[in-house]
Amino acid sequence: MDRNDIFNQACELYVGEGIEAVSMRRLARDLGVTAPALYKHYASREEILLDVVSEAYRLCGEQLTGGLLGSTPEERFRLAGEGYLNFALAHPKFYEVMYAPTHTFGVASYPEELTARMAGVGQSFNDRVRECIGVGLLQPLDAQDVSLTLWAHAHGLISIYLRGCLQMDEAMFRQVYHESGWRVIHGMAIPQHMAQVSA
Amino acid sequence: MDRNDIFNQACELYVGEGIEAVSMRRLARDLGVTAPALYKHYASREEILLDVVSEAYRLCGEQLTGGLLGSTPEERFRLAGEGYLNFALAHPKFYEVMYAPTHTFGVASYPEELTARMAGVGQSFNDRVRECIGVGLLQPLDAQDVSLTLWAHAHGLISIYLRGCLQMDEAMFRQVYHESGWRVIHGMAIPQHMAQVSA
DNA sequence: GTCTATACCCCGATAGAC
DNA sequence: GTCTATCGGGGTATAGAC
Repeated sequence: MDRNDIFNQACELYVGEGIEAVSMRRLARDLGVTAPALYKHYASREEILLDVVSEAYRLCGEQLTGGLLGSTPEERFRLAGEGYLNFALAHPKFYEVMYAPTHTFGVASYPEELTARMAGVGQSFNDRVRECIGVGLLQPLDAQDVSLTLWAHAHGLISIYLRGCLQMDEAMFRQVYHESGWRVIHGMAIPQHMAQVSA
Repeated sequence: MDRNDIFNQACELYVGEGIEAVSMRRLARDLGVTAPALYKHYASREEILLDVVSEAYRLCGEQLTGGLLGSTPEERFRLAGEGYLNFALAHPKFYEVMYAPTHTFGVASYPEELTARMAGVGQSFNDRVRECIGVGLLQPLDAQDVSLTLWAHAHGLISIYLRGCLQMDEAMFRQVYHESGWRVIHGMAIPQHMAQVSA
């Protein structure tokens, strides 16, 4: 039994039964050892939990990196949005933990390594948007602003769905995600009207 | 000491120290009684927690209802978006609990009363959108679709901010919320381009 | 309606033997 | 590197006296 066995069991336990199920005693039992043995590989429960969160960011980044295979800015843009959705639907518990408040893991703030991973995910969207602005597909706005707007919409819609607020199956939600994304990108106002809304 | 005293203390405790601090022993200690006394007013801890969640929806609905005071569809629309933001910033912990997964409270599904309150909040946005479509401020799309898109964006942006991902103070965030809302409503694509994105 | 006492669960973490 | 034993804490909930 080594550090990796503990890590794998912790991920499995978290995905299956939630974060509160990831306890030293429970982990040890499932691994066929006793709790004190775990402390030879991890200094504390907190250290294990942070490894699980880190894994969530790694998986998410992996999906987004796959989107780089697109051959045009537009296709890479589409693949990034699609990859984010795929990650959330394939790993809802990992998606959830990415946005969990720090106190969930008994720490006051995230270590630098996790903050960096989070920033990397944001940067990925950022680059896709910048490309699309560059080739004239999107308006010449600040790429970071546009990226934030798109991220907010995607994250909001996904978390509303995962929370169970929408009465639909996964296939239906995929369609809703695309249609709603279209509305965000192309606007819902009638041009020349509603000039001062939200201004 | 009556049921209302327990409820008030539970809300205070939740807002100040989080849901895990709301235990029967802790509540009793803060109220100057012993734990078993609480069971004369509440059957279980779970029943107390659900009352706290219910309060969150009530407060949110209260803010949105205040937006009805606007004199035009556009103003009521703006006030609804503003009220939602005000609620989230004034009561971040109550905002958080509205979207918490059910297992947080030790229940498998929300009771009907809470589902209804949630639906009421959604209906409020829905009505504001329908009005704006009616007077030609928004495109003649399905009001529920448009409402969901706006809700997703607002919720996503707020939860990203409350999660601490954005390095800015509250005043700055209010501006970002408005600007991002503008982009969602008016679109970010260059008309006639990006026809097939997200389609 | 509140108390004491209690049954019975959970947890993180450490000391020291092997 | 794993064990047993243990410290010291948390929790829900009930029984029965007052």
